[in-house]
Amino acid sequence: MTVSITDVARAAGVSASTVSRALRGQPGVSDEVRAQITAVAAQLGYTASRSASSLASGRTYTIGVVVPYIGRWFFGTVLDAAEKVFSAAGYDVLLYNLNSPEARKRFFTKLPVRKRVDAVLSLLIPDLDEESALRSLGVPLATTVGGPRDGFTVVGIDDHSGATSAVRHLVNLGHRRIGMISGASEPLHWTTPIDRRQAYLDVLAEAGIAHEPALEADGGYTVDGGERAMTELLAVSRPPTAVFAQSDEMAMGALRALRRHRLKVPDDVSVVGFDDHELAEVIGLTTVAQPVPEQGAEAARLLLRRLEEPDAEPVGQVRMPIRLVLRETTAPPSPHRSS
Amino acid sequence: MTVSITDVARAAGVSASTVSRALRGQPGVSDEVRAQITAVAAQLGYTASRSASSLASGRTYTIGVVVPYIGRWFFGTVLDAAEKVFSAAGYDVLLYNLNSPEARKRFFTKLPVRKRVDAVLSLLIPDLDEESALRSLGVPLATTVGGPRDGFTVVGIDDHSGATSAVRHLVNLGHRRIGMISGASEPLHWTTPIDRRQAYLDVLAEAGIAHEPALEADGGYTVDGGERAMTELLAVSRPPTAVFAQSDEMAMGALRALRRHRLKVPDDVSVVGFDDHELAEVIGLTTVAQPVPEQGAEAARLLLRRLEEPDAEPVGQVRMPIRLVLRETTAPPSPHRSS
DNA sequence: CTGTTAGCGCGTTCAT
DNA sequence: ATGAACGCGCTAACAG
Repeated sequence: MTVSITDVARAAGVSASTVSRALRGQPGVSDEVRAQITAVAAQLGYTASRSASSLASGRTYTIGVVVPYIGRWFFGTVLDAAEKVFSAAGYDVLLYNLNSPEARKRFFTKLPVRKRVDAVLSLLIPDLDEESALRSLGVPLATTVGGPRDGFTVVGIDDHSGATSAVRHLVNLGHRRIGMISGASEPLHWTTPIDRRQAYLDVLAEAGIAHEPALEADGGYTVDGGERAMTELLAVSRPPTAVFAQSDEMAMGALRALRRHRLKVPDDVSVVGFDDHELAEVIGLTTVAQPVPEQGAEAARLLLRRLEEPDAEPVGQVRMPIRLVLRETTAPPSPHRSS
Repeated sequence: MTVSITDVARAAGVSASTVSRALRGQPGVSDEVRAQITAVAAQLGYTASRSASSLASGRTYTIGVVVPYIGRWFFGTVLDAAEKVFSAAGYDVLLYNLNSPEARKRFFTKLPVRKRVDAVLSLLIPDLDEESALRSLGVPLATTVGGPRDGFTVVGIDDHSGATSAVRHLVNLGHRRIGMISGASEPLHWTTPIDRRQAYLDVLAEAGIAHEPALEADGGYTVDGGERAMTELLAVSRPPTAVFAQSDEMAMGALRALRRHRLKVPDDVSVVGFDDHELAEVIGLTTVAQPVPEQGAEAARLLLRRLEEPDAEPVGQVRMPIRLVLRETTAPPSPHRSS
């Protein structure tokens, strides 16, 4: 039925070991024999069984990638870029989509990647237990978000400085009542929302603006959540004239809420997002751009390097550049609304 | 180092086969022995090596999923839903992201899934050669787009009727000059753009409107392409008063082009999309909604059923319902512009 | 109900 | 440069 290495060996008139060596480009095979074997293998449509070869060699040539939710643009884009790097290097990708607490728990207790992968790239932030579960795999690890963590190569951005530039932009335009839509509800070990919030607080303080807790609302990193959060912010006694959303998706939700309230953007309310989502430009959203595919690609490359050069000192953390992109959702506050 | 089945067997004072049987829930093991083995295995942190077990059993408990481009919302969403079904059933997902001609070619010539998966779900439309390459794997196959194909379970929508409702909507509003932004440039075996275009032609004919080739433009299924296509359509001598975009992403590009031309939507030009993209509602885009995650989940379920009941007659094709969602980008043509 | 015996298909010695 | 023998960790068939 399926053609095995001995079939090729027989057809080529050599031994199985020679076929193995020839096909993997190892030395110790004469050029003519190698060419012959390659031809026979191609003709028979032979592919080595990954199961058998990894059982024999210990190498799986497979990378486990853990994602919190593929459907979200950010993760899809990172994954896309990372997969490209892995597959170009001859590695397969085993995908684990942990978008529910059950899926997440099942993954970390059963650890189906054990003995199945050469390395793990996690796009979700593991908590302390999950972190040590991953470490117990004994393979190189990488993450694309959050702060530095033991044993992991972390590729990310400087959230604080990104958020700083967003909020400062609003301050510079003359806004004094600046709201924030955050996404802090989730795991505690995720520093991103914390850093971005801290930047918000820091810029307000630096501008001499008193912080009002009522101007903060949680949008849970979704469009719908952003809409709800904006609605909340519009319900306070003196609503903000500008809003910093910690993600573009929440910013888009905010825009929808504003439209429903018949408020003009940016005339009545300015909005800044974070990410530079693929559709941010379509909408004309001012935002903080981060290099999303680049982060995935870089994390993948660093992981592969750790596999290829096990003895080299692993890279602990990489910070990618961010930049503010000015578009059409921010403007100075209109005179009759500013304080 | 890593704990194997014999370690567990020794620690539990039984043979390896008993451990194997006990852990896989097979009959022929007394309850007490099974409980004992389970406990020992848990304590040792034992997980069976997938490589070894699939080599021995022939089953891999892995599904290969082929995607043209994960970053695109549609595919990300389908994949998300499918993965959920697979992992809940105890299957792992091997992901192949074929977003470049080279990646695609490499995949279909080397077929890295050979002997590695129990089934394949392809979200891209294979051409005839690719189709037979997949069939040569000898495993159940499924697709989530396109027409029926031999040996594949196809889960999709009725593209013709979806597009019909979109174009008819424009006709009913009173439009006579209706443009189309298509995405036909890619593989020939993909029936979606063909069906949607045919519907466009049919509705025009049925309404007694002459077809003008100049009112069709290619948007390549991307936002940028949609923008270029719309720009082309605006450059013809008598531009359309309404446009049917074959995907929401192209419709969004069209909206951007219209805004750059200072044209009002829907006052000057109406736009209908196709898909009901996550952000379509944010933008207020009128569109044809298709059940995206449902298609992925259903395809996954049908594939698993074929694995579990190999003798049952496989389902050939499933058509999911579509519906027109009216929002804010369509309206009757304004008097001074309509013909 | 349990243990023994054989492979699954390859990579890897060690000879030659 | 090539082949023979062994083992990776597990499951399956056969005994008992």
